[in-house]
Amino acid sequence: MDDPATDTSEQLSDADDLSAHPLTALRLDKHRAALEANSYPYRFERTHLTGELHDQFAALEPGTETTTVVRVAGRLFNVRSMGKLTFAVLQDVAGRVQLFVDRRTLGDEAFAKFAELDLGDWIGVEGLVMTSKKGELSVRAQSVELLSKSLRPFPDKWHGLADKERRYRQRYLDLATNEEARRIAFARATVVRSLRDQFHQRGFVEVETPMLQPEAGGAAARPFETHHNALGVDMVLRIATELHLKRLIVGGMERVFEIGRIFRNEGIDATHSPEFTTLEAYQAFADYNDLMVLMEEILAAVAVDLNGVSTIETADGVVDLAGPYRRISVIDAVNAVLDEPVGFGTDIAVLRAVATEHGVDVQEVWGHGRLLYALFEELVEDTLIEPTFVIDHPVEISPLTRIHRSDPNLTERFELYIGGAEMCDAFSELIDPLDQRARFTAQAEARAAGDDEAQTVDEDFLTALEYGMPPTGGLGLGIDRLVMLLTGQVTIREVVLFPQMRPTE
RNA sequence: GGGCCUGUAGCUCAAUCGGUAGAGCAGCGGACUUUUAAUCCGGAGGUCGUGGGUUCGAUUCCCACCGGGCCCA
Repeated sequence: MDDPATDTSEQLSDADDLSAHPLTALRLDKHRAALEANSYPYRFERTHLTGELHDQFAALEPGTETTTVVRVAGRLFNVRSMGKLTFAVLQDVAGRVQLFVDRRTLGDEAFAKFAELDLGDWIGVEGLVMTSKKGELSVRAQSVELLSKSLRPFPDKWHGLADKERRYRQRYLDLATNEEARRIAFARATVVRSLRDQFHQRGFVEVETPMLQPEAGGAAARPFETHHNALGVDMVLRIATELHLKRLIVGGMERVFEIGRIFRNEGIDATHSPEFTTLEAYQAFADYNDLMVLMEEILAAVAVDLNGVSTIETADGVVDLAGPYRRISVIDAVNAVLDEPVGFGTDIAVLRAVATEHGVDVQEVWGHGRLLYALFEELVEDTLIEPTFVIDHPVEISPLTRIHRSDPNLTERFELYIGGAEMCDAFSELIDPLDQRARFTAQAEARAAGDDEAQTVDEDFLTALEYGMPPTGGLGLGIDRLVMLLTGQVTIREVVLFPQMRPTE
C-alpha cells in the first residue's frame, strides 16, 4: 500500500485500545475497509435540516407516502430493526428525524450495508418524505452514504452521558447525546448576539483591547503571569477591560464596548471560573443613572430575544427583567436588616464589632466603607432575588469611581443583583486625573500592606486622563452569569463549553 | 485551606456486615416489513481509580495518592 491515506497498518498497533477492544475492533475494521475502498465522500448535498422537514411536512396524515425527494445528513442513533424493515433516527443540528429503511425500497445490497452501520456514524440519506402508520415523519431511504465512521461506542441512548467530569472534559459527547447541553450552548450564542445587537443599535462601537499587559488593572484580582520572550519582559493576562476602554473615551470614540475573555487567578467553584467573559461598555456624557435605564432596557430585550418573554423561572421563583428595577443604597440595604442603624458617623470600633458579630472576618486596616460593604455582602447580597440596583458604594472600595455628587463618602456606582447573584457593576467614571492618582496611591499602599488584590498605579492610564476625559458612564456585565440566569443553570461550568479542569495524568 | 460524598462492564446503575461481582441499554449471533428506550431467544463482556497496609483471604476495612461533585472559609 503506497497511498499513505489508506495505509493504516502502522497507525494503530494490535495493542492499541481500538484494535484490542471488542467494542471498537469491528468498527475499526469497517473503517479500514471504507478507506481501502476510498468510499468516504468529501461533501454531501443536503436539501433539508430535520427541523425544516418537520416544519414543512407537519400537516401530513399518518400513513402518507409522498413523491418528494429530500437529502438529509447527520448522526445515526437508535436503530430498530424489524428484519426486512429498519427504523432509525438521524440527528442533525436542528433535531431528529426518523429513517424508514425498507429493503424493497433500498435494495438488498444497500440494505445489507445499512445493517453494517454503527450508532454514532455520520451518514447522508436521500429518500422520500412519508409518515409511518403511527404518524411519525420519516424519510424512506433510497440511498445511504457513510460520510464518517464513529470508532468508539456512544453513551447510553436513554440516559446519555451523566458523569459530570466526562461531560465537561468531553463536551462533544455531551452535545451529541444530551439535548440540554445543546440548548444551553445555543442559548449562550443567542444571548451574546442579542447583547451585541442592543449596543450596536444604540451607537456603541465594538472594540478589542490587549489581553497581554505589563500590569493588571481595572479590578481587584490576582492575574495570571506570563512572559514575552522577544521583548524579554514579564506580562500578565488582563483582569478587566476597563482602563483601555476608558483610554478610547479619552480618544473621543464616545461610545465603545468590548465582549471578551478576562482571566483571574483564583479558585474554581459553581460561580467562578479562572477565565470568563464580560461585556464592558462606556458612554461619554452619561452618568450612572443613565446606565441603570440602559441596563433595564437591554436585559429585558435580551430575555425576550431568547425566551420570548421578559420573565425567567429561577430556583427562587419567577423574576421579571422588565424595568424599572428597585434601587436601594448599600447603607440603606444594610440598615434594613440591622437593629441599630450604622453609617459613616458610627464609631469605627462599634462598626467593627457589628461586623464581627454578623460573621464578617474583619481586617485591621478596613475603614468604614469596607466594613459597611462587608456587612452588605454578608447580610443582603443573597437575598436580592428580584432585579435590584444596589447603589452608592463607599469610596474605599471604589477606586475607579467618581465621588457622589451629594456625599463625599460615597461614589456614584451601582451593582445589579438578580437571583442573589451580581450581574453588573457600573459607575459614573472617575475622570479627574488628580483624584485618580490619589486613589491609585491609596491602593498601592494597601497592596504594600499585604492586600495582593489591590491595584497598582497605572501611569500610562493617568497620562491619558491628564489629556482630559469627558464625563462618562461605564458598566461591566458578566456574560456567564447572565447566561446562567437566563438558562436556569446554577453552575458556571454548564454555560461554558470547555470549563477549566485539572489536567489528567 | 477545612468538612462531607464519589470513582464497579462501552454507557446508566446495583451488590458483597471481608470469601475475586450483577442488571438494563449498547455490542455480538439468531427471529421479525410500521417501530418510537421496539420485542423475543442465545451467548459474550470486569486489574471493582492507583499504590501501600491489616488479614488465611480485600472491590469491601485502614492509610496515602490521582480525578470528580457538594458545602464552608
